[in-house]
Amino acid sequence: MSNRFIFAGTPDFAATHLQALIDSGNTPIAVYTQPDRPSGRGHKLTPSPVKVLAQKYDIEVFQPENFKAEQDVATFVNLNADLAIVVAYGVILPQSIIDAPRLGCINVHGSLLPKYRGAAPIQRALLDGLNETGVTIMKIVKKLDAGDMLYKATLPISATDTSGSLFEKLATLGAKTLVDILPSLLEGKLKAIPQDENEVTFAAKITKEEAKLDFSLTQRELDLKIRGLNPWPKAYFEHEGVAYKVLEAKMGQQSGEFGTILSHQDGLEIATSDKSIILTIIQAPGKGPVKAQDYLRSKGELFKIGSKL
RNA sequence: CGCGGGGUGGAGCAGCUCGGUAGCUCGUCGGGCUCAUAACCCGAAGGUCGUAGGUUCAAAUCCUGCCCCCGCAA
Repeated sequence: MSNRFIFAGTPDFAATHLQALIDSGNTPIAVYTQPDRPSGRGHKLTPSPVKVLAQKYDIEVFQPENFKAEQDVATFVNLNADLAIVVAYGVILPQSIIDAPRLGCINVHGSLLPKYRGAAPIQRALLDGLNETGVTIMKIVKKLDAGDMLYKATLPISATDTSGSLFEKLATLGAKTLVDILPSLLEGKLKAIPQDENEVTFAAKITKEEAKLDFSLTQRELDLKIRGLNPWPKAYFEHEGVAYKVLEAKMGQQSGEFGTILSHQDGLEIATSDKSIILTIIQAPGKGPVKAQDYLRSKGELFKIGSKL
């Protein structure tokens, strides 16, 4: 059995998969990742986590902007791979690329397809309050996330999970699953199950606009936002023109007119449309995350009990 | 050269504009009071003010280099 495969991916989620493949003795013949982008403070040109990892193992890296140029398609085809494993690559693959490897291209997607096709499946599952999510390994077809499914693995979502923790868990699960099924995949032994089009839902990408906390929501809805939008973009509320991010919160038992500051006891306790929510870790602009209790110790005057946010 | 905030006893902050021997709310330790409380009272320990230089009689406070952290924007 031949196992010449290409790996394509960009962020940490993808890098976790690449690392697992390498650790299991399956090193790709080449890695594709997005071009280095100006990023972070100072807009320094930054390589993707996948590129950094690939270079560490001396794997050849290709970074075309897309596959519109014939030359870039030809380069890919000439690698003469048996398979391409694509994880959070972020580049649309034309049919010519999909058909290039002998066994085609497969993808690891962060949801239980056909639910949550699209850009932000992991965060959306959490934001929607699901108890369970997972990863699906599927064949890539031209239509986004619509390919036949080869394997699924599920994972419970806990009451303390954030998008960050879920990403890590799913990356680990996806990577392990991928390594487990790789042999049968290369032998072409896995049966492909079509997605039920009637069950399809889409996971829209996360925007900064939805990160603003509206205390007229319920305690539960606010909690889901705080966890689901962490670590990016992070839920926040505004007070006297300053945006405070909320990194962690817990449920309170009090009630009152929504938006009212109820206490400083265990953090910043705010009334919602039902029970209160206690913001326990917050972050002011330019500052690091702090326990709300500690912050209120010196800045409590800004958040008088009884006033409204 | 994208814009900006910040590094002060264990924590969170003030002081820096108008240089002159470090302050607040807590925590910690010891003692006291109370049926009791995130209670209160008394006392104590703990800081080369990120770092290296410079200016000055004198620098946390002014100037310069460097390190580190963070917000916005992408």
